[in-house]
Amino acid sequence: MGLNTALISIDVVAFRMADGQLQLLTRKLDQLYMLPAGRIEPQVDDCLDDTARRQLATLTDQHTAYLEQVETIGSPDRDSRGWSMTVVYYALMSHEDNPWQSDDAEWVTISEGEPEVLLAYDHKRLVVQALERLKNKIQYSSLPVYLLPAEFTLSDIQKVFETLLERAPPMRSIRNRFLREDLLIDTGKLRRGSNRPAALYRVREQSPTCLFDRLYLTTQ
Amino acid sequence: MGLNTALISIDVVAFRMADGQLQLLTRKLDQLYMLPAGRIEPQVDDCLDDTARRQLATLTDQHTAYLEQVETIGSPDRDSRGWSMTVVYYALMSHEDNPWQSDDAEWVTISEGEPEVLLAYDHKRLVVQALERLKNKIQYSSLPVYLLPAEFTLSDIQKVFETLLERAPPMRSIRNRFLREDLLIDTGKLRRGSNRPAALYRVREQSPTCLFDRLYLTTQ
DNA sequence: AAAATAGTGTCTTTAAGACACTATGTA
DNA sequence: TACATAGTGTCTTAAAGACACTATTTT
Repeated sequence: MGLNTALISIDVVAFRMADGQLQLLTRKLDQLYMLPAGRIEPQVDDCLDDTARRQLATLTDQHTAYLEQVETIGSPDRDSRGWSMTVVYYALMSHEDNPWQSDDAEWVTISEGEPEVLLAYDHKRLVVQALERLKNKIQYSSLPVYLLPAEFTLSDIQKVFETLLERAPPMRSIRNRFLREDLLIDTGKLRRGSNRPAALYRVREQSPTCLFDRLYLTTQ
Repeated sequence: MGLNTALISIDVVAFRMADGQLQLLTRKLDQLYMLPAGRIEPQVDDCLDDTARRQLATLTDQHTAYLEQVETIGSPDRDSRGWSMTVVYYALMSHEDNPWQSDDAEWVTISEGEPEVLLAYDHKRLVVQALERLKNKIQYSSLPVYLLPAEFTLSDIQKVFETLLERAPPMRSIRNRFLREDLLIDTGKLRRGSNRPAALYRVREQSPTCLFDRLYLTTQ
């Protein structure tokens, strides 16, 4: 006797930042945009995280810097075939230049809290829920760094806040918080522009996601 | 086509405080202690919360003051019949004197973070996970009040911390935090003992769970 | 009066916020 | 030199923590 997974799916809301915009990974099939989603494969998956990562892997081989379960929802109305349930995940990755991507993969911009295209099924709702969690959690954790490339400046962290919340804590506060713990390593390199160069940092290897003991007030 | 729920269960970790101890609601069958758990009933349940509440209702008619999903786990090893998954909830209720209780319902004391009896299956692990979440969340929310009776004193809140974390924030801090927002109402009544009477408060009707913007430091 | 717990006053500490200031690059 | 952005110094603010003090009851 096995698990009938017909009406259980694992849906993944994968975010990245590109050109100061928040984007969402979708699969586009016949003009229909949907989240990467699928069923548990008992032969392959050892846990639900595995299933989630497998969904992402069908669309891109980009590294998922952070993966977290949001919530499991179930109801009689989600699917016309009857009661169905979904385990919703969100994933954070950085914008890489030339990762492999499936032909039907498409990054959709999120503006003002909503994806710019119509999503199939109740996927918009799942995105909104995941985004809610993300917007909340960046305010007391090191999550912002998982939306950035391997090397980044402290202003990049500030930009993550601006993009997601429309306002950011002052640089003073970001610097104090992120440089206090030894969470980041100064690479010694600089990013140059038409101004004073900025120090490039990277996350210390194997440093776990850091949880701070306060929220920023300026972003409330 | 319906949902085969054979290997999906909803498990509930229900906590209460009794005599300064944290207790866990179990079902005892043939000397075996287990969590209230069961399957989705598509005809009856409109969402997973409904399923969770239904599990509790089979054991007691006590009011569940707070219910929250912890995590959904799945793996090939949990059940000898194959891949199975569980949506884990935790519930908070107050210790009432004479609620209806099923014959097989039994409240088990949790000491030093573990239930005092052996639990069936992987239920001990689920309890530990739920407790982890609870211990964390009381430090930045109004959750402690949901483990207390309808009317309680501010020292009762402190006792919740002591019971769950072995240390508590100073009364000064608890008073400042819980009385700042208008979360509590002074009932005007007093609890008398062999000492100065303490003011009894109750939670303002329909006041949502309150999230504060800092953690206590003394409980870290 | 003694014991016990409730509750206040007030100073310290910590980390965030405001904001002016300096630093270092490019055009 | 003007500009733009990076980064610092330092004072203020908000809420927690420490701790001594007062308050109110029972025995």
